[in-house]
Amino acid sequence: MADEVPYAPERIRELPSWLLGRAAARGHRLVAEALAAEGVRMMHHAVLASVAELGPVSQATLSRTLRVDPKEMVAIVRDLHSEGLVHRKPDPADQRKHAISLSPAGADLLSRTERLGAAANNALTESLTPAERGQLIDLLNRIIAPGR
Amino acid sequence: MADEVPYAPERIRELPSWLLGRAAARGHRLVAEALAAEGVRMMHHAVLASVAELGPVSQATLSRTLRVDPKEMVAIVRDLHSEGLVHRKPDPADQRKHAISLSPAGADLLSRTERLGAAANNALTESLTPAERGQLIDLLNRIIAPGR
DNA sequence: CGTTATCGTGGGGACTCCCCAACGATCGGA
DNA sequence: TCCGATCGTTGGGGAGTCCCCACGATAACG
Repeated sequence: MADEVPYAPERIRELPSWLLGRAAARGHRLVAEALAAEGVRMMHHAVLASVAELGPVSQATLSRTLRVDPKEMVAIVRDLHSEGLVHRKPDPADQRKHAISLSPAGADLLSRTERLGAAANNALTESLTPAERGQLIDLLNRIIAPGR
Repeated sequence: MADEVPYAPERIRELPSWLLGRAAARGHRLVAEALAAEGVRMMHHAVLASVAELGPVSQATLSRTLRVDPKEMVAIVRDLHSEGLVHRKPDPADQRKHAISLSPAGADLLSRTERLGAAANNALTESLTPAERGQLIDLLNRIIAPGR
Protein backbone atom coordinates (compact mmCIF):
# COMPACT_ATOMS: atom_id res chain seq x y z
CA MET A 1 0.00 0.00 0.00
CA ALA A 2 1.11 3.59 -0.57
CA ASP A 3 3.33 5.06 2.09
CA GLU A 4 1.91 7.75 4.25
CA VAL A 5 1.81 11.11 2.52
CA PRO A 6 2.31 14.31 4.43
CA TYR A 7 -0.47 16.30 2.87
CA ALA A 8 -3.36 16.25 0.48
CA PRO A 9 -2.95 14.61 -2.93
CA GLU A 10 -2.10 16.74 -5.91
CA ARG A 11 -5.48 17.07 -7.51
CA ILE A 12 -6.88 18.37 -4.22
CA ARG A 13 -4.15 20.54 -2.84
CA GLU A 14 -3.99 22.93 -5.75
CA LEU A 15 -7.66 23.87 -5.44
CA PRO A 16 -8.13 27.34 -3.92
CA SER A 17 -11.24 26.17 -2.12
CA TRP A 18 -9.33 23.37 -0.41
CA LEU A 19 -6.38 25.53 0.49
CA LEU A 20 -8.67 28.24 1.83
CA GLY A 21 -10.36 25.64 4.02
CA ARG A 22 -7.05 24.40 5.41
CA ALA A 23 -5.64 27.87 5.92
CA ALA A 24 -8.86 29.02 7.57
CA ALA A 25 -8.80 26.01 9.89
CA ARG A 26 -5.26 26.85 10.94
CA GLY A 27 -6.23 30.48 11.49
CA HIS A 28 -9.23 29.40 13.51
CA ARG A 29 -7.09 27.13 15.69
CA LEU A 30 -4.47 29.81 16.32
CA VAL A 31 -6.97 32.51 17.18
CA ALA A 32 -9.12 30.23 19.32
CA GLU A 33 -6.07 29.13 21.31
CA ALA A 34 -4.95 32.73 21.78
CA LEU A 35 -8.36 33.97 22.92
CA ALA A 36 -8.79 31.05 25.29
CA ALA A 37 -6.28 32.81 27.54
CA GLU A 38 -9.03 35.32 28.28
CA GLY A 39 -11.75 32.69 28.22
CA VAL A 40 -13.27 34.26 25.13
CA ARG A 41 -14.49 32.44 22.08
CA MET A 42 -13.67 33.70 18.62
CA MET A 43 -17.17 34.73 17.66
CA HIS A 44 -17.73 36.40 21.00
CA HIS A 45 -14.62 38.47 20.34
CA ALA A 46 -15.85 39.34 16.86
CA VAL A 47 -19.16 40.48 18.27
CA LEU A 48 -17.46 42.64 20.89
CA ALA A 49 -15.30 44.21 18.19
CA SER A 50 -18.33 44.85 16.02
CA VAL A 51 -20.33 46.36 18.84
CA ALA A 52 -17.37 48.59 19.69
CA GLU A 53 -17.27 49.93 16.17
CA LEU A 54 -20.95 50.01 15.24
CA GLY A 55 -22.82 50.36 18.50
CA PRO A 56 -25.50 50.86 19.46
CA VAL A 57 -26.48 48.16 16.98
CA SER A 58 -29.21 45.55 16.59
CA GLN A 59 -28.65 41.83 16.75
CA ALA A 60 -29.94 41.50 13.23
CA THR A 61 -27.34 43.97 11.96
CA LEU A 62 -24.62 42.14 13.87
CA SER A 63 -25.78 38.87 12.32
CA ARG A 64 -25.63 40.27 8.82
CA THR A 65 -22.35 42.05 9.23
CA LEU A 66 -20.59 39.04 10.71
CA ARG A 67 -22.52 36.44 8.70
CA VAL A 68 -23.67 34.65 11.82
CA ASP A 69 -26.95 32.77 12.18
CA PRO A 70 -29.41 35.08 13.97
CA LYS A 71 -30.11 32.34 16.48
CA GLU A 72 -26.43 31.99 17.30
CA MET A 73 -26.25 35.77 17.65
CA VAL A 74 -29.04 35.66 20.22
CA ALA A 75 -27.01 33.16 22.24
CA ILE A 76 -23.75 35.11 21.87
CA VAL A 77 -25.32 38.41 22.90
CA ARG A 78 -27.03 36.66 25.79
CA ASP A 79 -23.65 35.29 26.93
CA LEU A 80 -21.94 38.67 26.63
CA HIS A 81 -24.81 40.42 28.38
CA SER A 82 -24.86 37.95 31.25
CA GLU A 83 -21.15 38.58 31.76
CA GLY A 84 -21.69 42.33 31.79
CA LEU A 85 -19.68 42.86 28.62
CA VAL A 86 -22.46 44.55 26.63
CA HIS A 87 -25.60 46.52 27.37
CA ARG A 88 -28.78 45.30 25.76
CA LYS A 89 -31.60 47.81 25.78
CA PRO A 90 -34.81 48.17 23.78
CA ASP A 91 -34.38 50.58 20.91
CA PRO A 92 -36.67 53.55 21.72
CA ALA A 93 -37.19 54.15 18.00
CA ASP A 94 -38.13 50.56 17.09
CA GLN A 95 -39.62 48.22 19.61
CA ARG A 96 -38.61 45.17 17.65
CA LYS A 97 -34.95 45.84 18.17
CA HIS A 98 -32.42 45.63 20.93
CA ALA A 99 -29.71 48.27 21.05
CA ILE A 100 -26.48 46.51 21.85
CA SER A 101 -23.62 48.59 23.14
CA LEU A 102 -20.26 47.95 24.76
CA SER A 103 -19.89 48.16 28.50
CA PRO A 104 -16.70 49.43 30.17
CA ALA A 105 -15.85 45.86 31.15
CA GLY A 106 -16.40 44.82 27.55
CA ALA A 107 -14.12 47.58 26.28
CA ASP A 108 -11.47 46.51 28.74
CA LEU A 109 -11.66 42.87 27.73
CA LEU A 110 -11.72 43.81 24.04
CA SER A 111 -8.46 45.71 24.31
CA ARG A 112 -6.79 42.57 25.61
CA THR A 113 -8.44 40.14 23.19
CA GLU A 114 -7.60 42.38 20.26
CA ARG A 115 -3.93 42.12 21.14
CA LEU A 116 -4.23 38.35 21.46
CA GLY A 117 -6.00 38.16 18.12
CA ALA A 118 -3.37 40.32 16.48
CA ALA A 119 -0.60 38.11 17.83
CA ALA A 120 -2.35 35.00 16.54
CA ASN A 121 -2.77 36.58 13.12
CA ASN A 122 0.90 37.49 13.12
CA ALA A 123 1.76 33.87 13.88
CA LEU A 124 -0.58 32.74 11.12
CA THR A 125 1.16 34.91 8.54
CA GLU A 126 4.70 34.76 9.93
CA SER A 127 5.99 33.15 6.76
CA LEU A 128 4.77 36.08 4.67
CA THR A 129 6.44 39.45 4.27
CA PRO A 130 4.33 42.50 5.16
CA ALA A 131 3.85 43.14 1.45
CA GLU A 132 2.71 39.57 0.89
CA ARG A 133 0.34 39.84 3.82
CA GLY A 134 -1.16 42.93 2.23
CA GLN A 135 -1.46 41.07 -1.05
CA LEU A 136 -3.20 38.18 0.68
CA ILE A 137 -5.69 40.52 2.31
CA ASP A 138 -6.42 42.14 -1.03
CA LEU A 139 -6.88 38.82 -2.82
CA LEU A 140 -9.12 37.45 -0.06
CA ASN A 141 -11.28 40.58 -0.10
CA ARG A 142 -11.79 40.17 -3.84
CA ILE A 143 -12.76 36.53 -3.38
CA ILE A 144 -15.22 37.35 -0.60
CA ALA A 145 -16.91 40.16 -2.47
CA PRO A 146 -15.98 39.94 -6.16
CA GLY A 147 -17.95 43.01 -7.20
CA ARG A 148 -16.43 45.41 -4.69
CA MET B 1 -28.88 53.12 15.66
CA ALA B 2 -26.21 52.50 13.08
CA ASP B 3 -27.42 51.76 9.58
CA GLU B 4 -26.93 48.32 8.22
CA VAL B 5 -23.37 47.76 7.09
CA PRO B 6 -22.59 45.51 4.17
CA TYR B 7 -19.64 43.70 5.68
CA ALA B 8 -17.59 43.20 8.77
CA PRO B 9 -16.36 46.19 10.75
CA GLU B 10 -12.89 47.52 10.12
CA ARG B 11 -11.07 45.99 13.01
CA ILE B 12 -12.32 42.57 12.02
CA ARG B 13 -12.18 42.61 8.27
CA GLU B 14 -8.49 43.29 8.00
CA LEU B 15 -7.57 40.18 9.98
CA PRO B 16 -6.24 37.40 7.77
CA SER B 17 -7.88 34.79 9.98
CA TRP B 18 -11.27 36.39 9.52
CA LEU B 19 -10.88 36.87 5.81
CA LEU B 20 -9.68 33.31 5.38
CA GLY B 21 -12.77 32.11 7.23
CA ARG B 22 -15.09 34.12 5.01
CA ALA B 23 -13.32 33.19 1.81
CA ALA B 24 -13.27 29.54 2.82
CA ALA B 25 -16.98 29.65 3.59
CA ARG B 26 -17.68 31.08 0.14
CA GLY B 27 -15.47 28.44 -1.46
CA HIS B 28 -17.25 25.75 0.51
CA ARG B 29 -20.67 27.01 -0.60
CA LEU B 30 -19.68 27.21 -4.27
CA VAL B 31 -18.12 23.75 -4.34
CA ALA B 32 -20.91 22.15 -2.34
CA GLU B 33 -23.52 23.61 -4.69
CA ALA B 34 -21.59 22.45 -7.75
CA LEU B 35 -21.10 18.90 -6.44
CA ALA B 36 -24.73 18.63 -5.40
CA ALA B 37 -25.53 18.27 -9.12
CA GLU B 38 -24.01 14.81 -8.88
CA GLY B 39 -25.34 14.18 -5.39
CA VAL B 40 -21.84 14.17 -3.98
CA ARG B 41 -20.68 15.90 -0.84
CA MET B 42 -17.45 17.82 -0.76
CA MET B 43 -15.56 15.49 1.52
CA HIS B 44 -16.78 12.45 -0.37
CA HIS B 45 -15.34 14.01 -3.52
CA ALA B 46 -12.05 14.71 -1.76
CA VAL B 47 -11.87 11.11 -0.60
CA LEU B 48 -12.54 9.82 -4.12
CA ALA B 49 -9.83 12.09 -5.48
CA SER B 50 -7.40 10.93 -2.82
CA VAL B 51 -8.14 7.26 -3.40
CA ALA B 52 -7.68 7.78 -7.13
CA GLU B 53 -4.23 9.22 -6.57
CA LEU B 54 -3.01 7.16 -3.62
CA GLY B 55 -4.89 3.89 -3.83
CA PRO B 56 -4.87 1.30 -2.57
CA VAL B 57 -4.74 3.22 0.68
CA SER B 58 -5.85 2.76 4.30
CA GLN B 59 -8.56 4.79 5.97
CA ALA B 60 -6.04 6.00 8.50
CA THR B 61 -3.81 7.36 5.74
CA LEU B 62 -6.79 9.03 4.08
CA SER B 63 -7.70 10.61 7.42
CA ARG B 64 -4.23 12.00 7.90
CA THR B 65 -3.77 13.23 4.38
CA LEU B 66 -7.13 15.00 4.27
CA ARG B 67 -7.14 16.04 7.92
CA VAL B 68 -10.45 14.30 8.57
CA ASP B 69 -11.51 12.70 11.83
CA PRO B 70 -10.90 8.93 11.53
CA LYS B 71 -14.47 8.32 12.62
CA GLU B 72 -15.83 10.56 9.85
CA MET B 73 -13.57 8.76 7.39
CA VAL B 74 -15.12 5.43 8.42
CA ALA B 75 -18.56 6.87 7.63
CA ILE B 76 -17.45 8.42 4.33
CA VAL B 77 -15.76 5.23 3.10
CA ARG B 78 -18.78 3.24 4.19
CA ASP B 79 -21.02 5.57 2.13
CA LEU B 80 -18.76 5.35 -0.93
CA HIS B 81 -18.47 1.59 -0.60
CA SER B 82 -22.22 1.09 -0.28
CA GLU B 83 -22.67 3.07 -3.49
CA GLY B 84 -20.10 0.95 -5.30
CA LEU B 85 -17.71 3.87 -5.77
CA VAL B 86 -14.75 2.26 -3.95
CA HIS B 87 -13.53 -1.21 -3.19
CA ARG B 88 -12.74 -1.96 0.44
CA LYS B 89 -10.67 -5.07 0.97
CA PRO B 90 -8.53 -6.32 3.83
CA ASP B 91 -4.87 -5.54 3.28
CA PRO B 92 -3.13 -8.94 2.88
CA ALA B 93 0.05 -7.49 4.38
CA ASP B 94 -1.55 -5.98 7.47
CA GLN B 95 -4.79 -7.31 8.83
CA ARG B 96 -5.49 -4.13 10.73
CA LYS B 97 -5.98 -2.21 7.52
CA HIS B 98 -8.50 -1.90 4.77
CA ALA B 99 -7.17 -1.30 1.29
CA ILE B 100 -9.40 1.28 -0.33
CA SER B 101 -9.33 1.56 -4.07
CA LEU B 102 -11.40 3.25 -6.74
CA SER B 103 -14.02 1.33 -8.61
CA PRO B 104 -14.83 2.00 -12.29
CA ALA B 105 -18.06 3.68 -11.21
CA GLY B 106 -16.08 5.79 -8.79
CA ALA B 107 -13.61 6.80 -11.49
CA ASP B 108 -16.47 7.74 -13.76
CA LEU B 109 -18.16 9.86 -11.11
CA LEU B 110 -14.84 11.44 -10.14
CA SER B 111 -14.21 12.64 -13.68
CA ARG B 112 -17.50 14.51 -13.57
CA THR B 113 -17.14 15.86 -10.04
CA GLU B 114 -13.61 17.05 -10.79
CA ARG B 115 -14.93 19.17 -13.60
CA LEU B 116 -17.68 20.53 -11.34
CA GLY B 117 -15.14 21.28 -8.64
CA ALA B 118 -12.86 23.01 -11.10
CA ALA B 119 -15.72 25.16 -12.36
CA ALA B 120 -16.64 26.13 -8.81
CA ASN B 121 -13.03 27.05 -8.07
CA ASN B 122 -12.94 29.14 -11.22
CA ALA B 123 -16.06 30.96 -10.06
CA LEU B 124 -14.49 31.45 -6.66
CA THR B 125 -11.43 33.10 -8.13
CA GLU B 126 -13.05 34.77 -11.13
CA SER B 127 -12.03 38.22 -9.89
CA LEU B 128 -8.37 37.23 -9.86
CA THR B 129 -6.04 37.05 -12.83
CA PRO B 130 -4.31 33.69 -13.40
CA ALA B 131 -1.12 35.19 -11.96
CA GLU B 132 -2.99 36.37 -8.89
CA ARG B 133 -4.56 32.95 -8.49
CA GLY B 134 -1.10 31.44 -8.55
CA GLN B 135 0.03 33.96 -5.97
CA LEU B 136 -2.91 33.13 -3.76
CA ILE B 137 -2.12 29.40 -3.94
CA ASP B 138 1.48 30.08 -3.03
CA LEU B 139 0.56 32.31 -0.09
CA LEU B 140 -2.01 29.83 1.21
CA ASN B 141 0.46 26.96 1.00
CA ARG B 142 2.91 28.95 3.07
CA ILE B 143 0.27 29.67 5.67
CA ILE B 144 -0.82 26.05 5.87
CA ALA B 145 2.69 24.67 6.22
CA PRO B 146 5.06 27.50 7.14
CA GLY B 147 8.15 25.32 7.20
CA ARG B 148 7.75 23.82 3.74
C1' DC C 1 -55.98 49.90 6.08
C1' DG C 2 -54.06 45.82 4.26
C1' DT C 3 -49.94 43.68 2.83
C1' DT C 4 -45.15 42.84 3.07
C1' DA C 5 -40.93 42.91 5.49
C1' DT C 6 -38.18 42.93 9.69
C1' DC C 7 -36.67 41.66 14.53
C1' DG C 8 -35.85 38.48 17.94
C1' DT C 9 -36.31 34.01 19.10
C1' DG C 10 -37.48 29.23 18.87
C1' DG C 11 -37.74 24.50 16.59
C1' DG C 12 -34.87 21.31 13.86
C1' DG C 13 -30.92 18.91 10.89
C1' DA C 14 -26.29 18.10 8.80
C1' DC C 15 -21.54 18.78 8.89
C1' DT C 16 -16.98 19.70 10.99
C1' DC C 17 -13.70 19.55 14.60
C1' DC C 18 -12.47 18.02 18.90
C1' DC C 19 -12.35 14.95 23.14
C1' DC C 20 -12.35 10.17 24.89
C1' DA C 21 -12.15 4.95 24.57
C1' DA C 22 -11.88 -0.29 23.18
C1' DC C 23 -10.25 -4.14 20.61
C1' DG C 24 -7.47 -6.79 17.62
C1' DA C 25 -3.25 -6.62 14.91
C1' DT C 26 1.52 -5.31 14.26
C1' DC C 27 6.19 -4.13 15.41
C1' DG C 28 10.44 -3.60 17.85
C1' DG C 29 13.24 -4.47 21.72
C1' DA C 30 14.75 -7.21 25.53
C1' DT D 1 9.57 -15.71 22.68
C1' DC D 2 7.29 -12.30 25.26
C1' DC D 3 5.84 -7.77 26.29
C1' DG D 4 4.94 -3.00 25.80
C1' DA D 5 3.97 0.52 22.54
C1' DT D 6 1.72 1.80 18.56
C1' DC D 7 -1.53 1.43 14.74
C1' DG D 8 -6.15 0.91 12.33
C1' DT D 9 -10.79 0.70 12.71
C1' DT D 10 -14.68 1.83 15.04
C1' DG D 11 -17.55 3.46 18.71
C1' DG D 12 -19.11 6.86 22.50
C1' DG D 13 -19.75 11.85 23.21
C1' DG D 14 -19.79 17.36 22.91
C1' DA D 15 -19.46 22.05 20.84
C1' DG D 16 -19.59 25.10 17.09
C1' DT D 17 -21.04 26.44 12.37
C1' DC D 18 -24.16 26.70 8.62
C1' DC D 19 -28.50 25.80 6.84
C1' DC D 20 -33.71 25.01 6.81
C1' DC D 21 -38.23 26.30 8.85
C1' DA D 22 -41.69 28.99 11.84
C1' DC D 23 -44.16 32.55 14.99
C1' DG D 24 -45.69 36.94 17.31
C1' DA D 25 -44.85 41.74 17.53
C1' DT D 26 -43.60 45.70 15.13
C1' DA D 27 -42.51 48.74 11.22
C1' DA D 28 -42.75 50.19 6.45
C1' DC D 29 -45.05 50.76 2.21
C1' DG D 30 -48.63 51.54 -1.20
